[in-house]
Amino acid sequence: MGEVNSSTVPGRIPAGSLSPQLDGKEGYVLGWVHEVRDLGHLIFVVLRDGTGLCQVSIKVADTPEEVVRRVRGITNESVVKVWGRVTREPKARAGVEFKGREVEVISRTERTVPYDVTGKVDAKLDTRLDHRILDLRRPENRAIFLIGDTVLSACRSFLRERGFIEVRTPRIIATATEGGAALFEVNYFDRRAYLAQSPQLYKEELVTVFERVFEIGPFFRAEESNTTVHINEFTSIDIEAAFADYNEVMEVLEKLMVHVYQRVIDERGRELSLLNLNIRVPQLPFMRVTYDEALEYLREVGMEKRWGEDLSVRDMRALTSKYDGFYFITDFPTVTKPFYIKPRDGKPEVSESFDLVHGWLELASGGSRISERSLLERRIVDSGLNPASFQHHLDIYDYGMPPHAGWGLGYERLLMIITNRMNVREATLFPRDRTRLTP
RNA sequence: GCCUGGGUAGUAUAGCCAGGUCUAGUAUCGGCGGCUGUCGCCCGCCGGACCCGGGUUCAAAUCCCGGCCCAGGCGCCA
Repeated sequence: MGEVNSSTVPGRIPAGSLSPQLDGKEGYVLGWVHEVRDLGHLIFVVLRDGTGLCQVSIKVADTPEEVVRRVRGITNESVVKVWGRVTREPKARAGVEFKGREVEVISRTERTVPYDVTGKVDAKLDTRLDHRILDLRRPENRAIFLIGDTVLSACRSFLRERGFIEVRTPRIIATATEGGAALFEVNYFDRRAYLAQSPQLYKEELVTVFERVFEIGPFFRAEESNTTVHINEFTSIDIEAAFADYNEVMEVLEKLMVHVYQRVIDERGRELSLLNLNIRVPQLPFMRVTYDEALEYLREVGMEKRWGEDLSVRDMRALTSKYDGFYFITDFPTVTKPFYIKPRDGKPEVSESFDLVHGWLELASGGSRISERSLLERRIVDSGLNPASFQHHLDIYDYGMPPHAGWGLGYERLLMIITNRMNVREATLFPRDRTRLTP
C-alpha cells in the first residue's frame, strides 16, 4: 500500500518502471551495465534489470571525483547499484532518466564480454548458443522466454479448468515405449535403462485412475537429426482423456491454441512489440484435411504419392500453398502411425489419428487409442516389437480400460511459431542437439 | 547420414574466383586521452585474427587433399 510513501521512502526502483510520472522519486536502481556513453562532463550509463532498461545520467560537475572515477572504470555487464532520483527529462528520448549521485560496483566484469549483449554487432546462432546466458540477457531473447512462461501457464490453467490432472511420469524407463524413435541408453545401477521419448504408455494407464491427465516435461530422442526443428531434448505437452475419441481431443487442442494466443496477447504486449510481432488469435475451428485429401492435392500439383507413404517435408511445404496457419491433417494410414493408435472400425487400414500443423511444421500428433488388449498385442507384433517387453502395460487392459484419446504437443515448436523464430533452438533456453551438449 | 555453401582479432565482416603490392582492411570490443545531452554518441592513439594436418609453388588467408566444426536443404523423427 502507500503510493504516497513509495515515492518518498528510498528503495529499489525497477529500471522498467521509470516514467515521467515518477519525477522526483528517490531511491536506487540495481542491475547490469548495458552500455556506457561518456560525453566528458556528462556520463550516461544504460542499466538493465529484470524489468527492462533505464538511462542513468551522471553530471561530472555535481559528482565527487571518486564516484566519477568509479563510473569511468565500469565495464559492460558489470552489476552496479546507483543511488539517485528519477527525473523527468525532455532531453532523454524516454522523457525520463535516473540522475545518479552515488555508484557502487557490486560485481565487475573483468574480461571482454565474448558476445555483444546490446546487439550492435550480430552474432551467429552457434556463437550465441556458446554464450547462451549472455545471449539470453538481450531484451529480445528474454522476451521469447517471457512469452514462453505465459504459454506454459496458459496450458496449465486451460487444461486444469477442463478437469485434466497434472501428472509426472518416469524419465528413466526399462524398455522402449513406442519403437519408432531411437532412445538414449543410461546405466542404471549396472542395468540397462533408457531415457523416455514420451509419456505415452504411462498416460494411457493413468486414465484408468484420473480419467483425464496431462503432463508437461522433457523427453529425449536419440535421432541424429540435423534440422532447424529437431532437438534431442524437448518439452512435450501431453494429454490423455478417457471416454474420448480423436475428434474430441482435437477440439481440446484447437481451443487450447486459441487460449494460449489470447493469454500471450493479453499478458505479453510489451514483449510482442519488442519482437515486432503482431499475432492474432487463430480462428476456430481449424481446418480438417484428411490424408486422402492431402494426397489428392499433391497429385493435382504433380507430386503423386503412393497411398500409405508418410508425408515428407517437401509434401508439407507443398501443402502450405493451399492451407495456411493452423490446420489438422487427419486419418493417416495405420501403417504410418505407432502401434497404440486405433485403426478405424470396419476400415482398419485407416487410423483415427491427426497431426496439428502450422504452415509446414508439425506441432502436435495424436489420436484415438486402442483399448482392447488383443488388438494392441497384434499391433505390437505387426510393428516388429516384442509383446513380452510390454507385459506390464498389456496387463492393465485386463482390468478395465476405457476408450481414450490424447495428443502430444511440442512446446518449443509452438513457442517458435508464436515468436516467429526460424530455428527451434532460439525457442529453447539450452538446446541439446546432435553436436551440442553444452552449455 | 547425404547434398550445397562456409570457417579471417572477443564478436561480425572485407580480402580468396584471377597466389606476391597483406606489415591482412572495416565496424564493434578492450586500454588510454579528449569532448556538457548522448540515446548504434563522437574524435584521436594503441591492442587483438587467417580452424587443424598434409600437399603444390620461388611464394599460400588465397589453389589441391583429408579431418573437425558451422549454416541451409534433405533423410531419420516429433
